[in-house]
Amino acid sequence: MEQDALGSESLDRAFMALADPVRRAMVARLSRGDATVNELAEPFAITKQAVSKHIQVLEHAGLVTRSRDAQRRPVHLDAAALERLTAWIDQYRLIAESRFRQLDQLLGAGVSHHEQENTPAKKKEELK
Amino acid sequence: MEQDALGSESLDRAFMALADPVRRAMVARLSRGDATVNELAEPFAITKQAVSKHIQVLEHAGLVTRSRDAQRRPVHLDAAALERLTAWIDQYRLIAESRFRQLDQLLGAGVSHHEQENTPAKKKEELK
DNA sequence: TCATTGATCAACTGATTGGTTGATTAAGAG
DNA sequence: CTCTTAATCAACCAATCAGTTGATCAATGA
Repeated sequence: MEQDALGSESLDRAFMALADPVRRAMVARLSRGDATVNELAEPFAITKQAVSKHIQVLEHAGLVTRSRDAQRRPVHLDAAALERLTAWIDQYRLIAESRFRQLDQLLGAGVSHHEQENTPAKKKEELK
Repeated sequence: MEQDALGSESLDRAFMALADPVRRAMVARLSRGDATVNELAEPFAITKQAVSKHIQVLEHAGLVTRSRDAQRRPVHLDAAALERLTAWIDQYRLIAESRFRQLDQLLGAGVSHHEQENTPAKKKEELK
């Protein structure tokens, strides 16, 4: 049932990585081209060690990769990893939206209600 | 600075809310219909207080809403909030992908004049 | 060789989080 | 009224995290 082809921990790290404005700004910067730690550190008032940690978080989350070019370690954004995240979210968003449309048809047009509906049947599953 | 029309803190909370397997399972469950705290707690081996906190996290992140039905407080998934997240990710994913395609063409032409690219010798990476 | 630059490692601190137990509110049902 | 159910509040604890300073590594250039 779980089509988590990319493991729960991987999603943990990916979403956690994006749950920080500094790292999101880095993603935004990297979308325009590879950059080094120092270049990524410039806009922020934090030490380079902190920036290095942020990049390690992004790397461990699979969102960026790194290569070596002399002393420099350019950081590269992995667009495919971003796509995997949107795929996970859309999976459930589309289910919810289609369910909402079904309900809207059942209630008939013109009935403006607040969005609450009950599940037709309670499925009590036990998995621990 | 931030061109986030949604506010940085809102994105912080939304991504952070999804960076937890319990809360993601709740989102998956809620995509199939509204549910109460107790219903959401069933699959997990944690107390209902902990589940209540998880739901508060989702609610504070704007991913779910709640209403009142007698004693029950059904939780409702907000599909529009999920869409805002995918929109944020796609914004940068598409930039990165278009840049990747541009670079791919320039490699065929020979000379790169891209101002932001630091690694002219970059070549295609393997797709996963 | 030595100095410089880019980047990381190690240890520490303060703040935050996830979970618990126990008490409490709110709304019915008897 | 009391009793039960649903859910939250409050206090607390262990674990984790963001950021710092200081030392170290790796590659290059003098």
